[in-house]
Amino acid sequence: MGNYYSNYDKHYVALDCIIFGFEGGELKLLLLKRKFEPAKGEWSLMGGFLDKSESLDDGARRILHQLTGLNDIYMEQLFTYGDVNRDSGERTISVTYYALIKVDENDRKLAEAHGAQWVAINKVPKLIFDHNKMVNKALSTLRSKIVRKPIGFELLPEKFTLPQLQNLYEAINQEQLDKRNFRKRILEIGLLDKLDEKEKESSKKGAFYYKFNKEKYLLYTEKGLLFHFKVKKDNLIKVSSTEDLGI
Amino acid sequence: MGNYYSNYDKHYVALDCIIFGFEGGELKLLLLKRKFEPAKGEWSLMGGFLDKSESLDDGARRILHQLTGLNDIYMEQLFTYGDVNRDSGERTISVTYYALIKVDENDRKLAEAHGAQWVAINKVPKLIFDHNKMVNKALSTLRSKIVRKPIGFELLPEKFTLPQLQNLYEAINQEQLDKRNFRKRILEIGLLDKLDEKEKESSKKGAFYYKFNKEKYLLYTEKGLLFHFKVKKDNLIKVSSTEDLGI
DNA sequence: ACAAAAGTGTTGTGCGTACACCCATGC
DNA sequence: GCATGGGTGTACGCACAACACTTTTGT
Repeated sequence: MGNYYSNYDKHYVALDCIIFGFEGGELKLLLLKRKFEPAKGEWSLMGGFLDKSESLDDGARRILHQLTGLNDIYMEQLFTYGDVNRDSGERTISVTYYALIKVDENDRKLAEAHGAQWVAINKVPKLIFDHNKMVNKALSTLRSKIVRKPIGFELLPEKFTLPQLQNLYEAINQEQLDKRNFRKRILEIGLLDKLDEKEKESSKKGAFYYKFNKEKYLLYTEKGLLFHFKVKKDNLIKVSSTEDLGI
Repeated sequence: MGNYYSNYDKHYVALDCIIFGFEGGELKLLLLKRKFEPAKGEWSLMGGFLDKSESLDDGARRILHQLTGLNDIYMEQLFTYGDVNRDSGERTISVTYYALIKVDENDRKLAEAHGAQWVAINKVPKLIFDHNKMVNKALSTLRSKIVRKPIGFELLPEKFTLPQLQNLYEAINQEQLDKRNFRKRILEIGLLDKLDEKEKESSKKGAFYYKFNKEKYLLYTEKGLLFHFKVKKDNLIKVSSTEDLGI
């Protein structure tokens, strides 16, 4: 590596993470109060600056790890924001990632130790800079992605029940689903393994646990086979002008 | 704006454009030979460095204008590439955009004056750095987007015939379509206005010209109405492992 | 025994797909 | 008059959506 580009401007590059979790039947975001100037004390996404020696993906993983202590998180790059004045401190390019995590007591405590909180998606407060815009984009991307890739499982524990899974889909898409149709379609995909065990907290009868069969899924995708889950047909074809689906 | 972030690293930020055109029944890319070191003389996407005083979108537009002389181009951010060693010169983050342009003789000459060439999508040579990866992603994004948004028209002249439009869809998706089904579905969307004029170059009977009614489309999207065009059902649901659709 | 959530099948319909022939014109 | 590409309609099948009752068990 030489010294070729010294005529050009250099920029701060930030990484901001939109962290989704599912808890108490609600889709939530992990938010925190910013700890440094400018805008210290205001609500913000988890973020940080890209180091010289790390890739974008590595940087995003590092930042997520700082806050949650977790590794091996499902995470994808979302979009890059670069308006000149988007950051009131200095001109900064922000590369955003969204992450899906399984909310867990341990992580919860670690997050709280950092001053982070899980906030229900429809109670997200005013965030700094363009972070609300980022959240909206992440949400619409999540909605359009969840019907095409089996990523819902990233938000649930290893073992989950079908009513839980249905709640998740309902929370993400903000709509009620028919129980019979949901079960039929999600099971006929053939990627859920039924366990013998039942979850007995939320009902007397108890609901059977299921596991997502990741190996089978990877096998399928390698062969170019399909995953497809529709919530409602309309969701596939509606294009709203206010929000770009990013697809 | 103050001086808040001086502890952090700064980075070169490049903008690389994947420029699609449609000509002679083929989907093409505008490529050029790199004019500076490193990798001078090798095939490359059109790119440049982000200036201090411009947004990402503005930078991408500036770069595209340099090469084509065009303004008001359909253009969307694609993805941001940031591996540490992706650029053999110096560490550079690349924010990519794809653009759809109406190939035209004038522009063609301007592009050629810059040493740029239109290359058929399936004859794209080895490009520098990770540019081939960018092209692949742009192509799969284009494919998945064209069935959801009426962007095909950005690649055609104002006036076009239905056979031309069908050719375009076929070129993008690399498959044959049924003429009757294509016409039925594309017309029932209700966004094409038939003109009285005929195109007589490519057939003796001549094919009627149509125009895309952009005003009507914007009206529809404002109301949250729908656009949806399926090429083949399978294209909506196939998930290939090798390429991420980015949706 | 009753409340509360889990679990289970069928039917109608609308959409997507497959398919073949006539039309207009230039040569 | 014939070759070339443009233009048109229908029938079938499948996948999605709508819908109501039984089961289990803790209290």
